[in-house]
Amino acid sequence: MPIATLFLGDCREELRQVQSESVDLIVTSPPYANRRASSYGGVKPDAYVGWFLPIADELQRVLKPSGTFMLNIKECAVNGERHTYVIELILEMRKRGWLWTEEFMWHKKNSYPGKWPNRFRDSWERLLQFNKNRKFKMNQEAVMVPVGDWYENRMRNLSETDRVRDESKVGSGFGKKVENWIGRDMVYPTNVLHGATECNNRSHSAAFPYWLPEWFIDLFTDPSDLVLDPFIGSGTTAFAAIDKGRNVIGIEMYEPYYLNLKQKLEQELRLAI
Amino acid sequence: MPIATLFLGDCREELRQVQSESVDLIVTSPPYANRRASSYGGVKPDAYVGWFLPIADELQRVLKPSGTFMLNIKECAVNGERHTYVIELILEMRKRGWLWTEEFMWHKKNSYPGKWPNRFRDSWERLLQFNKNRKFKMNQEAVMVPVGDWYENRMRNLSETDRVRDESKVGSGFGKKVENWIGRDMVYPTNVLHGATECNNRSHSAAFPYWLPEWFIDLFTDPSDLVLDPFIGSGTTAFAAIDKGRNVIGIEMYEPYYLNLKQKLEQELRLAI
DNA sequence: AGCTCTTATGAATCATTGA
DNA sequence: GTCAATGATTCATAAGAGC
Repeated sequence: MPIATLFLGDCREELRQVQSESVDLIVTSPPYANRRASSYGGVKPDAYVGWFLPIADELQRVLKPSGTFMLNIKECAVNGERHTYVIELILEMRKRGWLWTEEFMWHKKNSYPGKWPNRFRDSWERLLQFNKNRKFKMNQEAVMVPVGDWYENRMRNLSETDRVRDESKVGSGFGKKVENWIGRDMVYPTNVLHGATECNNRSHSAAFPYWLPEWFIDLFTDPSDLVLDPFIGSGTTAFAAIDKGRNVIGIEMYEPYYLNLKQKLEQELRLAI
Repeated sequence: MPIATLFLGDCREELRQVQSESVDLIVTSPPYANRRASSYGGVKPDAYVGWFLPIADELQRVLKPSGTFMLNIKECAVNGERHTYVIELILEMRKRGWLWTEEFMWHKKNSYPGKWPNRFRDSWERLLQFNKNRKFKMNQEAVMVPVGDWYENRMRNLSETDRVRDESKVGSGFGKKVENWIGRDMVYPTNVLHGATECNNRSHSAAFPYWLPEWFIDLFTDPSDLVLDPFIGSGTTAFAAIDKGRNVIGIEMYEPYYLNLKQKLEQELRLAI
């Protein structure tokens, strides 16, 4: 039976109650700069790095050495330019010991239309992966995807060159051995995730679709592991974690969100008994 | 009749022959760190920013105030981490007066295969947009796309809140009136581009797929404008520019590429007379 | 002409071995 | 030790051949 723990308060404070090196996966979508002013006070772009770094430090303390921190973030446009707080944050976090392992891209296919004279609709967000060590827990098999349509045609008739390693002819150093693919119906994904944004949530503004934390929970944790979201909001991360049999800690400073989520969690966990 | 000008040599030198504020669009894909060692020497990741900045300075000189610089680039993985030279380059270029207007995303559907313990296949690249001024030439109508799945699915079920202007309930200030889009069959694109990489070029490893410079030429130039690619390589940018009735300047330091492109350009321009 | 099938190959990364 | 070269891993696309 998964355990869900909820804290009401600013995660800069509440994180102190979380034990050091106890968390397997942190996955969160913090308030973006200038957004959600009514509930989070609207961090100014120029102040964003200074605001986030103390939180990043605490997250580093509570994360297991084998753990992963997935940060969903995107810079806003300010005065006709993309702001630099996200890339500055990456550099600062590296100075403080984080490893910037990877940047996944989330392609939001149903972003709302809009028209500006100098830019198009912003249809992607960053999913920054940070780690404490070069070795970390990663269950790649848990997120495999069906092989593409090309496979069936490709495998129907294997040529002779397919059965041996076929070295590239132009010196790229790349070869293939198609025979390895026989019988395979699932392949590994790429670092581009696509899916729609959540667009039916009236009580919380954050567009963190369920499949997104779910995917990283599958990838970076085992059952009974501990997942943390310091900006839990409407609780998407919590429900994904519980559904997957993981324990979860959520922190929320905006009381209406906190109370709403607390009630829904109690209901879900009671029903599951 | 479009004019194509080719220079053989290092663009740090050859760019001096290009007149100040004469170029409407720079679109290029410089050699990535540690890549193309045989033809370009393989710039080391730690030396990349220092190598590129003098080039960026010259590009700033030759670009018109209304012009745009599109830089296709992606960081490599070094020692288990994404290297930071690209984001450092953005910060340094801003210090030197460039505006970082936008970051388009190129989703490469047929990325290199491979399997590693700590990451998936890298399937996207950055397309960084830099400008000299907040006002720049942009022909948004030239790149409109037919409505796709988003339109189909979104329009099928128009909710009541879609029919009236739905002032955001979370203070984001973003309202929407989806009904305005009914009946249109062309919409503006997003900042995510997708398409395959070239994978059939035998004489030299292909840089851009043709549609990529073509798209930015449509978007950021008018007929008879001047397009510059300081790393012209196999000449994709040149052919796209010529086909679109734009003039083009290309620089190439690797003589086999230069000679090959020169011959093909002469052929094409002669045939077109 | 238009379809199906065959084939080459593309900005890759990590572990290991050798200098 | 540091650094460089070598080997192993494996999708999806589009040109071209075949029918």
